[in-house]
Amino acid sequence: MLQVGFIRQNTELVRQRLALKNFKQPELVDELLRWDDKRKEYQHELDELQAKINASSKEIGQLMGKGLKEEAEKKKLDVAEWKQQQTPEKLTEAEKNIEAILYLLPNLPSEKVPPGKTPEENIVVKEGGEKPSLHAGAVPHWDLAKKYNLIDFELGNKITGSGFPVYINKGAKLQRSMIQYFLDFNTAAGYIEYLPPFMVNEASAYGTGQLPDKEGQMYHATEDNFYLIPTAEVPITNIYRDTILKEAELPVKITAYTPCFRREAGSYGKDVRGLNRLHQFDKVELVQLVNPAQSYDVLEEMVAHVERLLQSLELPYRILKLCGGDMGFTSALTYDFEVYSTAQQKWLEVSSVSNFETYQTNRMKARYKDANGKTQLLHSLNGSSLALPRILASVLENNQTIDGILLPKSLHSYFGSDRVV
RNA sequence: GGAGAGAUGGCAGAGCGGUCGAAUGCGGCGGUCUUGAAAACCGUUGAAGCGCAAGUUUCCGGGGGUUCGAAUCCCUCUCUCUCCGCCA
Repeated sequence: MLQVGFIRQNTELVRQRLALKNFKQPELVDELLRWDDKRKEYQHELDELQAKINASSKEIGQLMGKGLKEEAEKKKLDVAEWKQQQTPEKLTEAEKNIEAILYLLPNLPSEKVPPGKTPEENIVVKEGGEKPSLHAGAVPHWDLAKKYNLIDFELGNKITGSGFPVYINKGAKLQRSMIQYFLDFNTAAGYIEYLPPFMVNEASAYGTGQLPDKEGQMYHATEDNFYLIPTAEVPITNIYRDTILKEAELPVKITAYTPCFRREAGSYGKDVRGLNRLHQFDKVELVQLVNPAQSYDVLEEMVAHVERLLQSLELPYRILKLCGGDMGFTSALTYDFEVYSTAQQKWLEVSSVSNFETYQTNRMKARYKDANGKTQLLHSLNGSSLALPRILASVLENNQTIDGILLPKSLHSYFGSDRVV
């Protein structure tokens, strides 16, 4: 979350940036500062009172030690009176209100973020790869999946519900092959592989910003108060919650494969066909924790990394820089990657790479000691490399032939063949 | 799931309800010594809020309570360990 001190010193800037993100409650900024003023005032009052009480308590102890019981009793009366004056409730109220507002304020978009409110206003930064020209009668992946028995959506409906596909035979193997390939690709670039828990506690969900903003979007195991992770970002970024790193330990680079679970409440009907939108899907994620001075260079580096991975899959892709209104709550700058699904004739988002600056690390208290020995917040970044279902969909669709499905070279050795079927 | 033990500073580990933000050891940092290193010795070494500063407040797993005063007593939650049961 944002830091009150920063908001106080850069109030106008904060207002402008929130507007760029299409934030609807700008009055919260003033409200926050008012509560912070009160907080300081109450804190000061309480400190002084408490100092008096502490001093007297010490004296009482000494008087008792000398056997001066009556004087001690007198002091006790003083203390009792001061305690009446204490109003810690007011301080607690101010602190609670400050926290509540901070949770409502999204991250500020960086100065590089283009203005805009809708996805149409995102900027296409780059296009690459070639859209294949498919044979007449080319079909979407859900038809291919059925024809070659790669994925069974109906079976998933039976076992669990819609949005939980069952991968079968070559379909299952291709999924596994790609996970393996993506992880190898990432570790070759210096990322350390982790296999984290797929459920997290409340503190972790708050740490990366899923709570309270996306409460209804996660599956919640209420008995134990655990959440199924919507992305590996949550468990692996939280590895460094409440941690102070040495500067020499930076940058921290982590990659992890996990399934991801999303309720996708409210998104029924549209774009949910086949693998386009699921409640459970596989993803390989990248996370970096870095020195703030380098975070935007690192962001570009991560974008380049994901781009190379897409290129190696020989898919037509484009890179978007998201406008203020389309960015996530916690992000300061986001690039989205989309691949072109030729059979569906539309772009599918397969990766999102973001710099969160200190928004997550402030919540998580993920810090480092700088050259002067001062403790500072790190910058956190993450990106998908990659989300599996839509990659699988476009690999199937873009490589279909009349009598089978071919594979890009990079997957041959992983899959053990140059074609799916 | 049942029974018991525990949670203290980077780690280990003390701590009669008052002078404890906390002994001691290790580790870290600085220094003396040394050609250099090791050893030895000396010093230093948690976090956060307010304040120009002096200073002051808070933090001994989380929350609540008793008390003039709590790391120390009580309640509660969470977690860890040991034994038993169950089990991949």
